[in-house]
Amino acid sequence: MTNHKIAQILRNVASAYTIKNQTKFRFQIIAYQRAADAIENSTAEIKDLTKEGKLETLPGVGPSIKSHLEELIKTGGVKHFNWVFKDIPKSFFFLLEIPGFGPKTAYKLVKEFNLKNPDTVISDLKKIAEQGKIAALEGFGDKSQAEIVTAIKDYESGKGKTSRMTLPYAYELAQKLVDYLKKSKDAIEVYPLGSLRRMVSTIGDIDIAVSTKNPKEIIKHFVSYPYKERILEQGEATASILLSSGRQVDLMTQTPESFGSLLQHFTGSKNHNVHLREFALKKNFSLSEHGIKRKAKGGWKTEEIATEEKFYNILGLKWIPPEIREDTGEIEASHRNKLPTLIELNDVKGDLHIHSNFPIEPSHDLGNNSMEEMIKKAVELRYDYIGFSEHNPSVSKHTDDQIRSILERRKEKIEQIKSSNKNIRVINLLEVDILSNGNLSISDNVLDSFDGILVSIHSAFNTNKQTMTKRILSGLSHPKAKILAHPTGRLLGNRFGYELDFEKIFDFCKTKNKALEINCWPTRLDLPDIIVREAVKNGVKMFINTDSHAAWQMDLMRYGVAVARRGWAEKKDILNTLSYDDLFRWFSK
DNA sequence: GCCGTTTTCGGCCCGACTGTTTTCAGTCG
Repeated sequence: MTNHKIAQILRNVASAYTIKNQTKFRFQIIAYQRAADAIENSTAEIKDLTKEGKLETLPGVGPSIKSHLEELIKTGGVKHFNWVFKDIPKSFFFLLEIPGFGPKTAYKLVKEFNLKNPDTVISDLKKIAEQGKIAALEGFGDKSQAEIVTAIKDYESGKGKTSRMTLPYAYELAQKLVDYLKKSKDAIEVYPLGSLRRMVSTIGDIDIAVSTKNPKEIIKHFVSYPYKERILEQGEATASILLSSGRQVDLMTQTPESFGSLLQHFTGSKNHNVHLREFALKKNFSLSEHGIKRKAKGGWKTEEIATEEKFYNILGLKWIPPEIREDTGEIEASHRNKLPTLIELNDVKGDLHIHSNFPIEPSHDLGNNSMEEMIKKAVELRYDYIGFSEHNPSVSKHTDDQIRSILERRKEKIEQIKSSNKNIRVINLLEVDILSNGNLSISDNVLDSFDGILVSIHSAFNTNKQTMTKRILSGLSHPKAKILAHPTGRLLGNRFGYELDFEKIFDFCKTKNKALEINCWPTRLDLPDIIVREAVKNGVKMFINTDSHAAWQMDLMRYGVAVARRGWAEKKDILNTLSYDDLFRWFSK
């Protein structure tokens, strides 16, 4: 059962409570919604957290929801939920999937028109709306009836259900909108915020904030964006549009004097903001995107906040980096002045997962650029060192002697490159497959000439946790094996990673001087941020590598750094922040 | 149902927008 599915079930519980008795269950409704948010946003699978007994680490999951989740994972159902869902037609929950339908609207329509069939409820309702039968109901009218038809049509055509974007894609999309908005003379500052600013590994929709003294003009300009499909909302200070691609873009405006409050509000996460506002309330402050209200004699007094730093400082907090605003302890850490000094892109001194086009005749893909071209790019990035780590030569197509001969030629090439490039150090590495039996795909004796090797899984993913963990530890135990590349094997939007016993892997890395990779490839971003955080807590060292197959891809480093930051990693946790000499010493250990 | 500068009891974020309404309910983020 996926996190998305589990979150949906919890939201259904909240919706069912709303129908049963909104007043009586008011706080249960909030609690279930909050837990659903946390589960939807969690990069760890609930299934795994349940097995590991770590469900309580999710904000909003307490003893009661925890035991319900355990029951759900174990048996596929929950007795208590069945009681909450009793007497509510299944079709009700199907209607909730349509944007704009909340529990009140959905239930009223299901009851009024006796829509009991979950398979046809949506098309049935569309017909009823098209026949003009809804406008007559109390609380509805012509406009809401037309909106129902539009929403269902959007839903049926798959709009809004498009899968989440990779970070670079979302960045490009946001940049186009930022450039467009900046064309308005009334735009003072324009920033993409929301999950994009927090650098979440996948992005749902685009949020943009504009600082302006003339919000009306900005809104007018925004809703005239040439690539919009239609306007979803348009008010005095905010607006939303749907792009032809099915992506939603939300815009918020604020005056320059209060822009700090908007930056804070619109960056989120939602759970971070809720927690921050509860924290503030106890200090007699009330927070919003407009500023900070202070309890004073004769009511509340609002103060405008121009910068985000000031916003946090007034609450007695240090500014919190956007990447860790997920309500996982950052507010408490800030309050105790115990925030981590997160690693920065500038701390990175080299990239050790680089595939050049050297004709190594590999089992997997070869790079597109020469070693010289990759080095040129590394120099541009002001790196101190670069590590070449092509895949090992294909084993099925070569004899041992042929492999040895290819690798010798490659070593000569690297030696030649070393002597002609004095301004950057070159490290001789190789990416080697770990076979399903735990052996490395090429034999021991040819590995001696390398400074180190990266090991990784590229086949036989479908195996259980114990077997895969054993397989990986077996591969990593080779004395030259120093880095486990893209450790979970996940491909975002495509396949889940294989399950691993990370406690064992962490132990092994620490005692045997091995490291885990944070792979920057946009659909990998592997290790996932939540596991990075566990690694940091356990004192396990990591590399951030781009896995570049072309020179331009070395720019993807910032996405891996973002993953590290989201995992609360500091410079000391990441080995490719070391000087060349220190790094080489680590490789020799 | 969750959770903690003080609180293991007694609180629980805040506001924009829309549509159907003469003052508000529902939804969303």
